Amino acid sequence: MLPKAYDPKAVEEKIAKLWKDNGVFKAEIDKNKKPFVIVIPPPNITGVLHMGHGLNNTLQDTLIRFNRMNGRSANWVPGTDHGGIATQNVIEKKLSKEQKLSRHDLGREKFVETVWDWYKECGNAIYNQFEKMGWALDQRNIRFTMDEARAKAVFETFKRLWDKKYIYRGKRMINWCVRCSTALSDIEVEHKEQNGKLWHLHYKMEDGSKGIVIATTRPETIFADAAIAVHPEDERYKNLIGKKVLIPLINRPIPIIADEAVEKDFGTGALKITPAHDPTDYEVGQRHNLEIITVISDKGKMINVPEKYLGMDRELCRKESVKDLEEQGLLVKEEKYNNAVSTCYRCGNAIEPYLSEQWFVNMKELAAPAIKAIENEEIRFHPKNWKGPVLDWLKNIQDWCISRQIWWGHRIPVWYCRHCSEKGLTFTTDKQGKEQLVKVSFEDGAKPIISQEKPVCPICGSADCVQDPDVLDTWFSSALWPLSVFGWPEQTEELKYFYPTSVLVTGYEIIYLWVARMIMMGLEFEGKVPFKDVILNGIVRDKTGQKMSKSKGNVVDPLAMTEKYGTDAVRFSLVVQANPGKDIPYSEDSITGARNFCNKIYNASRFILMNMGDLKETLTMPTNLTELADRWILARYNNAVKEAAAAIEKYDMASAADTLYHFLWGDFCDWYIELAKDRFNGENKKKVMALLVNILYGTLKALHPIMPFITEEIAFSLKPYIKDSKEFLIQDSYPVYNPDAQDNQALKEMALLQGIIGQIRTVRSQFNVPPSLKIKVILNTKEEEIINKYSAYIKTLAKVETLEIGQNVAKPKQSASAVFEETTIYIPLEGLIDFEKENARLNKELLNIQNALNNRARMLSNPSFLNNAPKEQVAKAQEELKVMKEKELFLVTAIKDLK
RNA sequence: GCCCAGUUGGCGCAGUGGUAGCGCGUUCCCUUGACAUGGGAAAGGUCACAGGUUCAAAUCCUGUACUGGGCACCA
Repeated sequence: MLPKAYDPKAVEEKIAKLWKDNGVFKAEIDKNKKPFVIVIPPPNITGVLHMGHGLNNTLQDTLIRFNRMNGRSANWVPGTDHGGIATQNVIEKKLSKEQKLSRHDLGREKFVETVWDWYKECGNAIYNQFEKMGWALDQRNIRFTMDEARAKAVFETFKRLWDKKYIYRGKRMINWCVRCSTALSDIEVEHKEQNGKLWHLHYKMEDGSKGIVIATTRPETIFADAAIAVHPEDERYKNLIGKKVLIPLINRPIPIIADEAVEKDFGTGALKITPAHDPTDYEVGQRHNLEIITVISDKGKMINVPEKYLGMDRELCRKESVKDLEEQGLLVKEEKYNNAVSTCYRCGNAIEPYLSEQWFVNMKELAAPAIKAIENEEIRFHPKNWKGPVLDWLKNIQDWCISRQIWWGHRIPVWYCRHCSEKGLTFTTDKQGKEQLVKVSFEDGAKPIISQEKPVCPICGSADCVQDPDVLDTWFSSALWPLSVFGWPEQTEELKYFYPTSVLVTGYEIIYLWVARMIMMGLEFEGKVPFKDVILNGIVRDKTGQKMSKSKGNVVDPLAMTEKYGTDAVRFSLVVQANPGKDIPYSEDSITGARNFCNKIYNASRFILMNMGDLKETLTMPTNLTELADRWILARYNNAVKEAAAAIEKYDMASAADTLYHFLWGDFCDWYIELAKDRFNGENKKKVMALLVNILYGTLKALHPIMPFITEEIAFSLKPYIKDSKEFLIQDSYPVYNPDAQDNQALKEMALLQGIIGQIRTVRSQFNVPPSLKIKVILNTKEEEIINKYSAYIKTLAKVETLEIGQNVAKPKQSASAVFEETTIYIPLEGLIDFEKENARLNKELLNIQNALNNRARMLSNPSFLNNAPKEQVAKAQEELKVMKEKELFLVTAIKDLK
């Protein structure tokens, strides 16, 4: 005897192993089959997977399994991403915590080695999680964005873009994270609203007389001021243009200049220009040929400032300088001001605009074909409202800063001959005593040699070449993912068969960082879009809609949850809530319902198997059904699988999950199994069992893409009874809608019986009639024949002893009344009936029906409705009115008879 | 500032023109031959607000408010 509750643990482990040992997830190149391909959004190797991965990958798995079952060669390509800055930060923290070491203590080489060791550990943990989650990824074919084949793709891309002159190096104002000490691209910067302040500062005239008051949010940068700017048309300041004022605290004279960029209405209408520390000011500076003075270092410390502030952190210097300005009477006003501060998307610290030499990709021409492909709907977004923003972004695309001053990543494949580039190279010695190239300046004559391996200098023939110290933005290799996973640039068989992929499932937060760039690269290098559909799933949030984060302590851990409730429960709870494009508020509570559903599936199956008795043969789905319940459940089953399949085709996995949930729990368990119980021992046993077993098996197949473990496990037990089953469900076929099973008459008749049963149950519940007490029920109905034929259904499900059926049967004394459509119901309840309650219930029913009835009557007395509404609507209203009137009459009479 | 999405019973969400649904929660009854991780029943919503279109609006249009997101920022 099987245990009463489903225990996922043992089952999942066993089945995951079976899938793995049998290599069932491997996709074959099969020219007779249409491929269906998804490349996994490779998780960063920053730690174990979170619920967001759980959702994202489960949706992909559902699509993969579904398409495999529909005969496609479905290939889901697994892998991980080296994760650049994010991973480097994790390792730096780990080093500091465990060994009190910085990466500089280790030196570059050793540090990179440490990260590779980490990859082995963390990567394996992730790959184990793939397996635990039941994701149909071929574990024998894993890719990593830093492995050899991917490195080759990265080099090839860099080379081709360089040859096309899309890649260049230049001195630009870039976003600099002082914490991560690296440049960032524009989209790696997050703008956060902050309660800041706006300080009004007085800049005196050169002669010490009253000068000009400016407004700034960054008083610590006054030391780098190169000018004061006003609008050329501003009457207040016109006469000051060209004169000089003194920078407070240091009394360095700077000119007052006029520039169109100044808003007259903001602050005081006068603005300090700090070319080294603000992108707009930099532009103004360029226009007016202003001096660039840097006062904040790449570490965020003050430099080139008076002794007092030297080496001070920028934040502290802000406070100190405000204090000093106030003391000197130069702080005119301090007002509250909310502004958006640029922050690093990896560490959250404030970004410093920083002038430096970096590598860039000119994106304009790469974007053009992508724009076309999206406009032509060669690529479709789901939900489609992301199409606009992506197009906007592509149309206004900026050059992509691809160099990062970190150690972990694809090193820029550019080398310099030490002799030929001597002046442009700066070396230091690290703590290990190793010489390191730390800075390259093209301005000072560094000459690039593009090479994957250490080259020989093409100019002087020297072998003494050093590689550029920077690494590429992690998104550079990610952008190539749909190509590189298939071995591009080699024209492999895989690439030919599996590229372009079918769909991409990802979160909307990386739509520019990743999705847009893959589109551009795919079109540039293979001339084809990398995928046709982009499905954007939401973010898994906590119960209250907050983003999950470790620091908030509101993280729901998938490993703990699968351990506690089973993987299928976690998967189902995610999928059923995954309304396209919407965030999911998620908590442990939402898993229990799914766990209960697993248990329901298990118990229904257990019950059916328990009652198979002597039957040991395959039971084919019976045809020519006569029994109403059989015809009904088959029709319901067919509709459910049709709906589920249609939903998945539309990428609406949530709705598919919901449909199957209600079919299995509601129709199959609550109604069909309950009715079938009476026939377990009769002459039709074989037919009933055949239906039960086949419909259950079909439903399991339909659910398999969402809940693979429990369905597989139960399918194993059902297979002896199933004709032509496959070894694993993923190899079997998704249930196909059978139009012959559509049976509207059965649906209608069953609805009548269900309605009558519902009314009787309501009455029983109302008067607390115990289940053990079998009652007598009298039905007044025009549907005498059908009710007579299936009176057993009513007797069983409403616990009725005797059922009188007829037309114009009189109401017995001391009985409750109810009505369903055109059938009226009397239930004699001598001694149990409470006239007050019955009166209240009937009156409430009456009120409801009268409201509906008045509504119909109003419609039907409205000539516009009669003239304009479709005929079938009018007929429907008339029919409804008729039925409602009968019901009203019945209720009125029943209430009158009570008294 | 511009753009997009959302606003439906206590909570979380479905529902794109024809008398409002689901899950959780709540209340009552029930351990009846799978399942109390269960069964049965009930209560609970003028679908954010104001206009408009229509015979008919949660659903279409316009505007407002609030929430979330994207983009761009005026120091």
